[in-house]
Amino acid sequence: MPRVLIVEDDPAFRARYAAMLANDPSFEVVASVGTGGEGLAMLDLSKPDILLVDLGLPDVSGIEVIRHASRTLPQCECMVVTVFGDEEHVLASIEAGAAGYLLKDASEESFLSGIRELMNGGSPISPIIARRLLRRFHADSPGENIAVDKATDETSSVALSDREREILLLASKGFNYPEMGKLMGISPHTVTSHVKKIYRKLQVHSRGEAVFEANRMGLIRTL
Amino acid sequence: MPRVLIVEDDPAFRARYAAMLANDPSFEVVASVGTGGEGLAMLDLSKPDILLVDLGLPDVSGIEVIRHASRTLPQCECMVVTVFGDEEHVLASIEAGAAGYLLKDASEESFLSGIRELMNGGSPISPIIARRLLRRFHADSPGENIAVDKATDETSSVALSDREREILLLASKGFNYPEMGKLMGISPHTVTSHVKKIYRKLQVHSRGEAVFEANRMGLIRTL
DNA sequence: ACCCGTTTACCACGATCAGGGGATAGCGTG
DNA sequence: CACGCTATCCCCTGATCGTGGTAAACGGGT
Repeated sequence: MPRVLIVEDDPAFRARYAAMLANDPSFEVVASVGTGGEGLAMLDLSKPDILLVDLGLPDVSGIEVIRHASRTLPQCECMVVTVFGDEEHVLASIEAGAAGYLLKDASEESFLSGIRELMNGGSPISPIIARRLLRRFHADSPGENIAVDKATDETSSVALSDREREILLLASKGFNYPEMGKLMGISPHTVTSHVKKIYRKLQVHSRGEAVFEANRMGLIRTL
Repeated sequence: MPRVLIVEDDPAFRARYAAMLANDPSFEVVASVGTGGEGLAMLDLSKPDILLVDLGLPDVSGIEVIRHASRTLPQCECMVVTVFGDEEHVLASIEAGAAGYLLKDASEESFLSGIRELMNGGSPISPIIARRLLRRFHADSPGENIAVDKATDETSSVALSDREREILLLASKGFNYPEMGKLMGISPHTVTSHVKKIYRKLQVHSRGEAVFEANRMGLIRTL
């Protein structure tokens, strides 16, 4: 019977995980703690088969807990359950030895089936996370042909229309929808339409992120 | 609305995929062919949004079909559905531009939800495949440091405190208050306090504007 | 002539933000 | 020691955003 250690600082989530696993007779929760320090201690004490760990712990980072687990308990499978889907967290977790990576919005079924997959030698990964990993793969492997590489890069990453760039610039100056609409002589609703498409193209979900990415990609001139 | 092209040589599987998708009103199967050659032709003709492709085709390899799709149709998402789970096939598919990789033993639900994930910018990957990818990651990067290193920038014209810069950087990556708080080990309320002070110092009133100004002033490094 | 991307426009919902309070604590400097 | 500054925490409210729909008109390119 797989013995599970839960490390999660949010009491609500911790209780939820514990309840889910306790409900399933095929798992045994050996401990359920709220800090990284406790997690490290319990790893040594209880030597679990599965580590469920949150990344945003108050003291020691979840990454450290994973690292300790994968070093001292080779048979232990580590699953990250977190709200952070950014590349840094994902890569750091993988490097530390995480075998699974689920976002906290995952359904209860996918959560439980994920743990089973983990025991069966699989790596359950939330699709949105997997996408980042694949992107990283592309970045790492130089690619076979250099000529086409640039062409595809231009068409896929930098494909903002004139209107979209215009709006992005206004957004970067703090205007809200009604203001932008007035400045451009169009309806505020139209502005939101453009913004939605910008977000999709840049693969972001907020203004700050969009401005940041646009800057990084040279789409905005910081006069 | 998403238009799907199916390339699969096994008539039984081809029919099954087509039936599943036809059953779901949110997809449209534009074509369903049994050879790589036909697949390449249909890519050009129908310009699908989703390509479902098997790897073991009789003539042209599925990899080639993926490569053609990702080069000529940047908006098209390619999903591999195959029995091959070996590293060679997986890596070749990813390199060619595949965004999803499901094994043929996947359930009907995971199949359909996979396609939806694909449309939402995710990458559905069978856990056992994901495990191979993660192993590959470890092989590629033996020891890499991707920590959020502290900025020791003295070139700032505006006197933002360390904590404030830290928060500004997180804001530029699209994190919200609870996430930032968790990342920094402080309460979300505290984050808002900092943000308020940042806005005052930069004389701005929104995230987009703050990120823009911070960029202009060199307070954020776009690594 | 037809298709497709762009631009335009609108609705509605829940999530999130901006900004206004106020409060406690540590830290240096004068 | 008092002062200023930073950091921390909490409350509130209305405004704004993010995101899912739907749908029209325009223009360039096939």
